[in-house]
Amino acid sequence: MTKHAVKASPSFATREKILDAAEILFIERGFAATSLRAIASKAGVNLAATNYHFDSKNGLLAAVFHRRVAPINEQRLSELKQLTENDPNLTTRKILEVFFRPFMQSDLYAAIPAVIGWIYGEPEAITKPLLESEFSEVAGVFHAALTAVLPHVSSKELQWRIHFMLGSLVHLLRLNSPLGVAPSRTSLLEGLQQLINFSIAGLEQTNVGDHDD
Amino acid sequence: MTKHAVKASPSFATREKILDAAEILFIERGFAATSLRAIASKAGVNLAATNYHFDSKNGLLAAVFHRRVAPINEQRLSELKQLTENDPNLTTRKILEVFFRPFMQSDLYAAIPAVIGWIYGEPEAITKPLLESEFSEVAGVFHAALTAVLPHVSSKELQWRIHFMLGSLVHLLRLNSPLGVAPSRTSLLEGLQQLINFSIAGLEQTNVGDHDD
DNA sequence: TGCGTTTTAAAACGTACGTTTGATTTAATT
DNA sequence: AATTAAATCAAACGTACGTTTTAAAACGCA
Repeated sequence: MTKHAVKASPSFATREKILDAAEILFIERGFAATSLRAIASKAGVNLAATNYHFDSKNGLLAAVFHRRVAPINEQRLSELKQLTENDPNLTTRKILEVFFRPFMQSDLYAAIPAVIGWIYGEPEAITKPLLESEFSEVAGVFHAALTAVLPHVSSKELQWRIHFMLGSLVHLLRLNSPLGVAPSRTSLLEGLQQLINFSIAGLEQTNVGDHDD
Repeated sequence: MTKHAVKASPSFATREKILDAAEILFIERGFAATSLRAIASKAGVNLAATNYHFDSKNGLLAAVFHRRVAPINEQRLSELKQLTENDPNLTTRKILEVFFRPFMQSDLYAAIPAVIGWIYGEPEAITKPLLESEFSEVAGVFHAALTAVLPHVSSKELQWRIHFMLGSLVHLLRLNSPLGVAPSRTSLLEGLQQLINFSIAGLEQTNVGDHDD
């Protein structure tokens, strides 16, 4: 397969090197504890290049996050659309598999799990605008899809259950987060399978008669 | 009820004021982004008092965390011991209720949810030793108790499910975390009830026949 | 080749940080 | 009341931070 020679702007390589270095250090140390000097040093570029390409440290943060999150959300939206349009009998499992699939294909997006896990650890003042702008659309669409397959669950109840599912996901991604230290790919895949089963049980809650004493 | 007049050491009030201020600021801004100057200022004490009483910023971190976590773990251990010794037919629900009870009584320990939620957001390099020293005993005891009521679930499977339950808990606590901005107590209680049901379903997974297509 | 723009580079800007010092005040003990 | 220890204080330590400045180099295009 002959790749189109990407007509890289001369600065493209520098931009990417900064993003790669920043991503790793943010995950390892957190945003506030990571200096632009450490990033520039790890990237092998001049310190001033960080502000030249991203305006500020916060601009770099947004770029690091967006680079990883945008493609997985596009994939999720397109796959879910195809599913709801073509599959006559949806299930909770099918919807969840679409939602979690980007994390299972992370040979394509190797750093995604770590980035997602990391950003959820940062203080609200930093994450709130980012999470809102990146995830609000996906959140709405998947909530609607799950409502369709769980019509007997109230909207409020469903919100709680989705909230717990997301918490489990973030916890799983954080467990596998140390990027430079080889995130165990197999344990992530195993965890995602476990998480799907755990989440289906929690979302549907077909248990009965547990409340005896 | 006549309180015994606590013969407070002269520095006791200062220590507590520092812990209170640090706790709030750590939760709001994170550890790295919070300066000792901001803490001293909010506490109304001299800057040098922070290092005098806690040796270093890391020492203060450990003290903030330990102050909240130690009593809830003592309570959990003692209640679980009483339960396993006296109740002939344990259930998953009873065990989880003991585990989550400290968060439901947080009129006693008002800041606990926010502190737990906050610490799980910090980078591993900071949290790892703290979590290990504070939680390892409780983790082992509750894992054993759940093994007893779920004998058909393998130890590895159970570890995953407990992991997801803890992730859901942390996510819930973080949702309610902004301490100074009045954490909604009722929504926390409601969330904990939802979490118990979600976790029971996930731990037991009595669902069947979901895997059709 | 030459010109205008984009990108890199070195150095310094002012500010804020965690920590330490040494003197002073407060409390407890004799 | 005298002596010792504990606690507070103002001030400064050296270091590291995000950002800006100014100039040189690399590039795209005529």
